[in-house]
Order: sequence, then C-alpha cells, then structure tokens
Amino acid sequence: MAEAKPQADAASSLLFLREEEIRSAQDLLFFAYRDFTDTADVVLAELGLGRAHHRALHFIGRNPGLPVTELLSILRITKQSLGRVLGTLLERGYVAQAPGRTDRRQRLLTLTEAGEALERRVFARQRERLVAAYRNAGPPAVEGFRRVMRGIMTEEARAYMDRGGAAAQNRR
Amino acid sequence: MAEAKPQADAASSLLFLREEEIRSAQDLLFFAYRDFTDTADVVLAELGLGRAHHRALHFIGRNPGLPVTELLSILRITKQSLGRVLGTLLERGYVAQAPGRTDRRQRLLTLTEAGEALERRVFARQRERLVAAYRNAGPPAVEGFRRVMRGIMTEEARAYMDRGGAAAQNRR
DNA sequence: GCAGTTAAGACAGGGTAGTTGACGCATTTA
DNA sequence: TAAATGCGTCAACTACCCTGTCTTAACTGC
Repeated sequence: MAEAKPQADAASSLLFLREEEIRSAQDLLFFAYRDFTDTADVVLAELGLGRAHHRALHFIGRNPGLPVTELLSILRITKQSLGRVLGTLLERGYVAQAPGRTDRRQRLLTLTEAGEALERRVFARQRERLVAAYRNAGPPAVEGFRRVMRGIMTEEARAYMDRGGAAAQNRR
Repeated sequence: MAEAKPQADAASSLLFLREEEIRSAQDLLFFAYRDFTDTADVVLAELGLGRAHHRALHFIGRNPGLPVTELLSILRITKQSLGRVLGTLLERGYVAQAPGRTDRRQRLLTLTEAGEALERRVFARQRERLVAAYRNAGPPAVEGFRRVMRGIMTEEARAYMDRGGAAAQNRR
C-alpha cells in the first residue's frame, strides 16, 4: 500500500494517495471519537445517565448562565429532545435554572455543586486519555490537531469557539 | 484568555491553561465530529438510510471480504443491531455476501457496484470538507492531527489502522 | 398600548439504533 | 465425537432523536 502500483502514472498515483489519506482521516475521526466518548460512558452508565446528559453537562459547565435556546443550537437537537434530558438533570439536582436579568423569559442554566462534581469526575477520565495523547504527540502536533479540527467544523462552530463559548454577554 | 491572570502565580496559571486546553479539545472533538457526520447525513437521509448504514458501508468498502464478526468488533455494536442495518443494505443491493473460502461459516461482505457508487457519493461531500481543512492547515498540521488522533484512540484501534484495516488475510 | 414575536415548556405520537438473553444451525477444531 | 465458533433470528426493552401542535409569559416595534 505504501508504494504506487508500477503501471500507474504519476498523476493517478498522487490521486490514489490523496484518496487514501482522506479515507484514512474518516477512520481517525471514527475511532478517536468512539474511544473518547466510550471513556465517559463508563462513568455515566453507573448513574443511569447517557451521552446526551453528558453533552448538556459539559456545555452548561463551560458556559455558566447559558440560555436554553443557545444550548439547543450547540447540540443541534430539538427542544423536546433536550426537555427530557434537562428534566432529569434538574430533578437530580445537577443543573439549576435562574431567570435572565435582561430577559426574564430566559432560564439561564448553571451546574450545581453536584453537577460540577459529576462533570469533573467524567472529565477526569477523558482528560487522562487526552493528556497522554498530547504528551506523546508533542506541542507542534497539538497545534496541528487544533488547526485541522477547526477546519473540519463549520464556520459557525469556529466562531463559537473563538469567542470563548456561547455568547459571553449571557454571563455578565 | 491568552494572558495569565496577573494575580495567579506561575504554577496555577499553567494548570489553568492546561485545563482549558484539554476542555477545549473536548469541544474540538464534538464540533468536528458533529459537522463531519452531518455532511454525510444529508445525502443518506434522502435514501432513508442513517448513520449506522453509512458506517457499515464505509468499513465494508475499505475492507472488501470483511467477515461479519470483524465488522462487529470495529463498530462495537451487537449482532442484533448490525443485523437490521445489514439486512437493509443486502435487500437494497448495496452489499453482497459470499461464503468464506477457508471457513465456510463466514459470510464475507463486499460492496456491490451500487454500494460503491453510493459510498462514493457520500464520501465526496465529506472529502470536500476534509480537503479544505487539510489544505488550510498545511501538511505539518495534518501530521500533527494524525498523531493526536491516533493517541486518543485505543491501542487496539491503532493496531487496526497500522495493519491497513481489518485482518488482511480475509481478503486473500 | 396593542400586535407580533420570542423563550420556554408540554402534549401526543413515531422512528431509529442501540441493548440483553436465548436459541438454532452449520461448520470447524480439539 | 464433543466443544467451540460464525452467523442469523426471536422477543422485549431502552435511549435518544423527530414532527406537529399548543400554552404562557415576556419582550419589541410601531
């Protein structure tokens, strides 16, 4: 697989390598994501929580005071889907709501202490995996990783990350 | 976010940056994976196929002659789950089965011409996104991306990728 | 200050993709 | 020949997503 087929001309050989490189990136994304999320699932399963709960927990933790609508647009799911997940997290006391100061229709979401503790517990396992990967790859590789990942996501997601999370004004 | 808080000492500042760096990697994985898979979903939805079908199609395409058990271990799902997905793909003529030569209990999976055509169509959209990301980031960044992604996945997945796919002997 | 819009939540009803556990059959292996 | 393996299938279940419709409260524009 490493060498070009002898009968292929230079152009098709380059095309072949490009094709294989791209297909291999599909594999990288699949396996890295699969194993990264599996790492968190183990802890969550004990508590009867799923991936959906973790995603909500993560983004609320990173954006304290997040309004429901913004969380919906990050997760790209419907209100109804989020409703059940958020319901569980509220019932069990992992998440708290507070009315918005400038817009009182909003319910700004924050993690309770229990929510933060849970999130940290799940995070710790993912952290191990990431820290090991970062250390093995080295800082320049990490920067390359960051650049490529940013390139794969939509412009909108890049903008979200650049402003340091969901619209910062909600937290002021 | 770029500069350390003046009141923080060097150690806690480094810890802070490390923590933020790792959490930011969680975001990168979520958004890149979300947007990368969304790209494929659009095409698949037209045909009434889902992500599960795409994953099967992708790995069969990359590993012609793949036995069912190996596909199960790649996807990390149960036989029953795969059964439905594979049933649809067989019915619609995207995938074909052939008995194994050395072990006739096996059903070796391959894509039909229709299956290859469909896979290429879905691939084309993901390819655009990846090629753009790779071109913008540049070759050293791509190498860094590859190294970090490999570090995130399990040893087993790395081994799979290193031998160029599912056990090569099945295809001989 | 009313009309229209938005934020949040809830209803009913539905679908896909995953799970466990048990069993059957053909075939390979010890 | 007995045990193990590869594959398929039945039944029943769960998690997580969907569309469509509706209500309530609060904000916004003329």
